[in-house]
Formats: sequence, C-alpha cells, structure tokens
Amino acid sequence: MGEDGTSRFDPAIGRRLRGLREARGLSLSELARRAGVGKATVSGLEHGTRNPTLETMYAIAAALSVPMSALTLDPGAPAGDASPVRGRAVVSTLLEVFREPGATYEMLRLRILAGVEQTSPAHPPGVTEHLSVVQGTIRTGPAAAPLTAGPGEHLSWASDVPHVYAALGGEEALAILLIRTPHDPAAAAGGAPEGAARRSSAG
Amino acid sequence: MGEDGTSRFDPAIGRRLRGLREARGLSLSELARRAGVGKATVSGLEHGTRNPTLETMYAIAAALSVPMSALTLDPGAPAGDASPVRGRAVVSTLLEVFREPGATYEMLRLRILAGVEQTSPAHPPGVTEHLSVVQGTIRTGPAAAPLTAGPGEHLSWASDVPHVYAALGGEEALAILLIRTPHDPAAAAGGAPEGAARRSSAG
DNA sequence: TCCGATCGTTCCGTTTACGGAACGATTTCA
DNA sequence: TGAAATCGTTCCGTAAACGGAACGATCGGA
Repeated sequence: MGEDGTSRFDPAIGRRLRGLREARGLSLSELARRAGVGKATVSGLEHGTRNPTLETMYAIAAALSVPMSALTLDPGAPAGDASPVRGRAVVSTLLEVFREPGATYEMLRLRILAGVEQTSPAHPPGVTEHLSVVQGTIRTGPAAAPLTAGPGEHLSWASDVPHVYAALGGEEALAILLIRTPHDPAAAAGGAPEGAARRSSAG
Repeated sequence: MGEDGTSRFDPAIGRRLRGLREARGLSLSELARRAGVGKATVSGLEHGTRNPTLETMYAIAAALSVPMSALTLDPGAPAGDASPVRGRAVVSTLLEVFREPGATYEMLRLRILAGVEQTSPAHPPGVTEHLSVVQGTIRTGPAAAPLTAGPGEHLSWASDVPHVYAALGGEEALAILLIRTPHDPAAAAGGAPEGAARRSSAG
C-alpha cells in the first residue's frame, strides 16, 4: 500500500497531532517521553511518513488526554459527538481542533449534570475560554468571580486561574466551549478580560 | 511493550471483529478479500496476536461498513454516542455488539429527522429487529405493513424484507434498535412475527 | 561569547506486521 | 465415495514501524 518510494500516510493525523501537542505546550521530545514511544515515531507521525500501530496511537492519545478518535477523526464519527474527554460530573466532548496563524482552538461540547459544580485547574497563561450556553443555566468563569448565563448568552474569561462550571436551577446544562491557546503566550490578543468573566448576549 | 514471548494485544478487538464479521455472515477469507488484506492478518487480529496498523484497521472497518471506533471502542467514546453508521436522514449510531450462544446482537441508537421516511433493504433470512421508541413517533416495520409507536412502545419484525423508518408528527424521533442475527438462519427462534410487525407497550 | 540544555530530524539495527503460499480439516456436489 | 472448493491456521520472506543514538540548530544563562 502506498508504493511511491516516500511511503506517505494520512497527513491529517499528523496535523491534528501537532495541533494538540502544541496547544498543550508540549515539545515533541516531552510528548514522546510521556507516551513512552520514540521521538522518531512522533516525528514520523507528525510528518505523515509512518503508518502507526494501534498500540502507538493509544499511547500518544493517552499522553494527550484525548480519545484516539480525536486524532484519527474516523469517518464514521459525527461532528458533534465524537470523543468525550475527562469524566466526572462535567462531561466534555471534543468536537473539533483547528489551528489559526496566531492560536490553536479546541471546540468542546459541555454537559453539566443537574446541580453539579466542578472546579477546573488553571491553564497556562494566555489561554482564554469562550462559552456559549445552549440549554439550562450555567455559572462559570474564574472561581473568584464567576458569572451566570442562560441559553443564547456567552461568557468569556482568561483561564490562567482555577475556574468553575456549575449547572443552576436543578436542570442539566448544555454548552459549547471554545478554548483558545495562543502560540505566543505573551500576545494574548483576541482574548478575554483580565481578572473576571465577561457576559454578552448575542443575536 | 508486551514482552512475554507470545506478544498478545487487546483481545477485545478480536472478539468484536469476529462478532461483526460473523453477524454479517462473512467468512474470514471473504472479509480479508474485501478489505484487501491477508488472511493471516485477519486471523491474527481475531486471535489478538497482532498489533495492527491504522491502515489495516481502516481497511477492515470499511469492509464491515463500521467506523473504526466500533472495533476499538476507544475508552474516550461514551456508551451512547460512539460511532454513527450509514448517513442519510436516518442517523444510526452503533452502541454495542455482543454474541450469545444462538445469535449476535447489534444495538444501535436511531435518530430520524423530522418528517423523514427512509426505506432500508432486506436483511438475510432469520434476522429480526426490535425497536424501542424513546422520543417522538415512529412508523416502522415491513414496507408492506408498517406500524406506529410512541415513546415507551416497542416494535418487532422480521427484517428479511425491505422495511421503512419514518418520524411522524413533524418531530425528530429517537429510538434504540436491536438487530438479532441468528447463527443458524434456519432456526429463527426468539425472533419476531412472520409477515408483519408486532407492537407492544412495556410498563 | 562560550557552554550546556533542549529542540526536531535523521540514521540504524531490531522487531514485527504484512501478504502469499502451503497446510489439514470440513463441506459440497457429482 | 471420491474430487473440488472453501474453510481457518500456520509458515515464511519482505517491508516497515519501532526505540535508541547521533546530529546540527536554537535558546538561555553565566
């Protein structure tokens, strides 16, 4: 299979892998170390010159804390319910990962069970989160100063501090969360307010 | 990784693969031929003695008309939204595959868009379908004599004839579908009525 | 301005996944 | 009952995925 001398494989996997790795601020060497695979393997994968084994894919996906399907995006998986990340009371599903010139974006679908309040640790500096409420009432933002929003409203905050997610009103809440990780942490442009959350109501 | 002389890999993948293959009435040789891989590869995979490459997994999943995640069931994928099968207006998601002594069962989640009516071709003789309505109103069964059921109601029919799925009442419908494929097509025990659908309403 | 650390790439020997062929067992049909 | 077909497994040579090591480039601190 693929006999042209250079033996290429699906380049999209390489792009997604590199995107996820860099979005987490991991070097290629560090990811290889955490996954317990060789640097040559990760490098070859990102360049699309290797046809990885399942074992390799599992190891790398685990090191990135994503399900394997976030890397393969296998054709069957619908844009909309591909791959849940992290367990707990807040169920988040990775929908899409894409890179822009200045930053990497991860789009997730959040499902917060009724009455639940969960605190997430701080992200690296420069990372911002943008949440759009679909259903229910959500209280979120920096743990020190959260805000509340209902369906159709949006919240944004700098997530370099611990932040909370809570479903109010005894009802399960649904939201789309966009995490923006700038490639240059210094330039947090296109970001969010400094200390607290900001609420807006679109459309 | 896995240095015990016998070099085993995840046996669950092998079991699922064999289940899906046999549920489709395919021989190992035939599946290998359709997937364009060697018989030794399929055999080794089913026995859990090989660590397949992504390319191999893609080829086999495609030959079975399932997304790769139906074989890997990767840990991230939630029971409930793992892997959609077949496109069109009726979106079906493979939830689980399990084998019993007499038959193989495939459990799917059906989502029928509002107002849609779709006809599916006949399955091999002996195959029966059992549908449980979760939301909306569904009209289904043999195309010649379909029945209608609402939330909490169940429909069963022998699916060796073309059958339809329709969402009534201008509302999207949701259902769980169980497909039973007997290992011995002659003995269609535990099955459904002969010509038409049967409706029941469980407490 | 060195020097050390770390970056990502490339080279290399080992391991192993691959497909094809050969195999015995089982089934099918004349 | 024998011959042919097909079943799933096993053997084998080849291709390639693997991890480790060596490489030059880049960055940071003394």
